[in-house]
Amino acid sequence: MSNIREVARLAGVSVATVSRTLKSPDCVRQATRDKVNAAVEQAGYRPNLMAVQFRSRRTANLVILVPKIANSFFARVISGAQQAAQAAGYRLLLCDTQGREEIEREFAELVYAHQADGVIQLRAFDPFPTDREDTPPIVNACEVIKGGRHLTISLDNHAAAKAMTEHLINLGHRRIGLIKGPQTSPLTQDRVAGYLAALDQAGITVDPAIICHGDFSLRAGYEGAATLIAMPDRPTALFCENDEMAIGALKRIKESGLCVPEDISVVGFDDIPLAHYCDPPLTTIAQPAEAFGQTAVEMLINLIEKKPNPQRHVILPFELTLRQSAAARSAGPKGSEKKDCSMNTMSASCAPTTQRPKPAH
Amino acid sequence: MSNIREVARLAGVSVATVSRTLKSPDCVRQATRDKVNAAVEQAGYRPNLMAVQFRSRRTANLVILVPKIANSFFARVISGAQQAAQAAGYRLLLCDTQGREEIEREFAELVYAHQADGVIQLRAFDPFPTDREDTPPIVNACEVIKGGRHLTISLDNHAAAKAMTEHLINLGHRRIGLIKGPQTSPLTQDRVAGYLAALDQAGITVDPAIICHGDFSLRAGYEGAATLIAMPDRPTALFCENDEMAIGALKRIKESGLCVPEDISVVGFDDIPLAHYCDPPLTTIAQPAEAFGQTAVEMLINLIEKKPNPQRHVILPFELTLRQSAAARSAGPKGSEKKDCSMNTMSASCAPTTQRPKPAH
DNA sequence: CTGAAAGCGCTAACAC
DNA sequence: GTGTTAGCGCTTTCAG
Repeated sequence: MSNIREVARLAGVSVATVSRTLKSPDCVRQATRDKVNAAVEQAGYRPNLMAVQFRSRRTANLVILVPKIANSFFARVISGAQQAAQAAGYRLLLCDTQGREEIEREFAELVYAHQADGVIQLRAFDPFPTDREDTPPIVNACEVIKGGRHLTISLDNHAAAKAMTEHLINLGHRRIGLIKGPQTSPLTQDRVAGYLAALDQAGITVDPAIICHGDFSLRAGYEGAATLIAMPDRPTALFCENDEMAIGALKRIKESGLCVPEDISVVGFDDIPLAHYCDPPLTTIAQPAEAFGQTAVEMLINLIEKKPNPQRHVILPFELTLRQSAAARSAGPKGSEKKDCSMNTMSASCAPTTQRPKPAH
Repeated sequence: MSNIREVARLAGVSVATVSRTLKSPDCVRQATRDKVNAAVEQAGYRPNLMAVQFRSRRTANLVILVPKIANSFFARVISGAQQAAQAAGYRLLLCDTQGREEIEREFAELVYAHQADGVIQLRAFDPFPTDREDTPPIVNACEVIKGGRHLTISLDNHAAAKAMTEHLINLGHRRIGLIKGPQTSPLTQDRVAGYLAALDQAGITVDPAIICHGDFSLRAGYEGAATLIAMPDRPTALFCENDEMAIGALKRIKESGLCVPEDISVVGFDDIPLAHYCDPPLTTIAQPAEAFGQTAVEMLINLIEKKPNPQRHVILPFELTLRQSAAARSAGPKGSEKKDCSMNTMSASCAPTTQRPKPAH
């Protein structure tokens, strides 16, 4: 591999001139530049980035810690992050952490090892020692640490869950089941709180029996629904804290011979592409997934390059996206006599009805 | 940030000894090692990876080029790759290329720039100049270049599509629609060829009118199905070249009031997690997605470290996974009179029936 | 076993 | 504008 000295020799100039031609061409005379560029071409020269980075103490790498890349929401976040990084001349070091702290710490430490300039963490865990005052550049997006010290990009999960629950209440539901996300996640906690707040506001007594644990997996939704519909006094609506669980629940409910939304309404959270296409199409909360990634990258780069960030805590907007899986509580008896619900999807439209309940703040 | 000299001073040894203690401890006396380790601790020393890599001309980074990370199949591949990379002490530089060649080239060139040791390409495009004999370490997985010069990990897409088509033929179908993937993809071409081969073998004349273009998106399946079911002599079965399109097709078919599989069987390819959970559960071809990523990383590392690879072209096994979306062609008239199909899913089982049609070769 | 010393390829003062 | 030169932090001969 040719190096800068080789090019300098070929061009009949010094290595400094070659370096300058590449980094700050304005400081070099046109004629010299041409000579250098010709030599670069001739030698097939490519700057050794390891050397450049080593010397200039800047890697242009960003570590991104994602709990589970196979999750379609996170896949969209990463896609947005990658686009923004590329646009700004940065690269993404991806780590699928499975939510394991030791792996998160290990990758975050690449910053200490001068292998990356900053970290994006998509989970509510601080991978840096909390006893030290200053940390390397880090941005916390999606699931954010409560009262954390880092920049954050998040959704108002409380407001979103409250809006969704209110929507169900407005449809006449009073017995609304909930399938939660992982217990320890602040995101889950906020959504639960929003759900409770809406019930409370409507004067509905909370029944802990219809609140199930889940983990955002299809299976958890399936199993949560199994429990709920087996109850003698089963809920007339079911709020799943993400779309995967809602889809799992749909399957279980249909297997039992009940109809959605006639017998039971089901709603989700995230608006994954499939929410459109499942049967019936899912009423859910749309999140700007790509914008999480994009904003996180932009804020992190500002941090790294010591440019100001307009706000330390960005809240992205959500949209209550109304489709066919939630409907007004049926007036009739809610017994389980079989009826023909096969035409549920006849009215399905490809264009979702959306409404934005509140602006971002 | 402390450096090796600082540690050497603290330990009262030379920098060489510190370096050796870290890299090849066997060459250092125990007592000296202890001194050094204590000094490392005391100084909070972390080797500057930029310097290490610069000096030793090895980055432990692998570039992975993925056409679309939001695709759940690729997300699983990456997940497998990440695990394998981590286990081997390598890191993954992720690039979502959107299938754009200039971006693929740009990232692949990070190898020339000593920013990565090798490349994994998940698309049938050679990002390196083809006129040069030797290329940097690269492995081509999932969608592989025909007669390419690189190591490959692939599925026998021809055999898989043939097996699936034969399955439909065995169920009594003779008019089998096809929704293809992107025209230019070899993967699509192989699957089409497998489909044609099965029809030919069964003595069924191919009707080009029931072969639709698609692009692996939900929407393409939806639209392809719309075209096919509008035909006066519509197919009794529909083979979609991936699961997303099959799910899109399911939606359109159900909207039209037809039942799956009673009126029309629908099958997919990939076995994404949702294939289990859609309605009806999808008969499909299971691919070992994580194994693609894992194998690609392992072979690439062998290439980089100049260890032998047992085979240059690895073929991973597929499984025909039978669920409820495909059934024997109904004997009755295939008119479109409405009937109750709402109980389709009653018989759905969570445990798929799988069969392996042939061993990997 | 350990130390001295020569760079890896590049950038950035500092001279000219 | 351009050249000279001193390192960045580390590994790795080569001596001892």
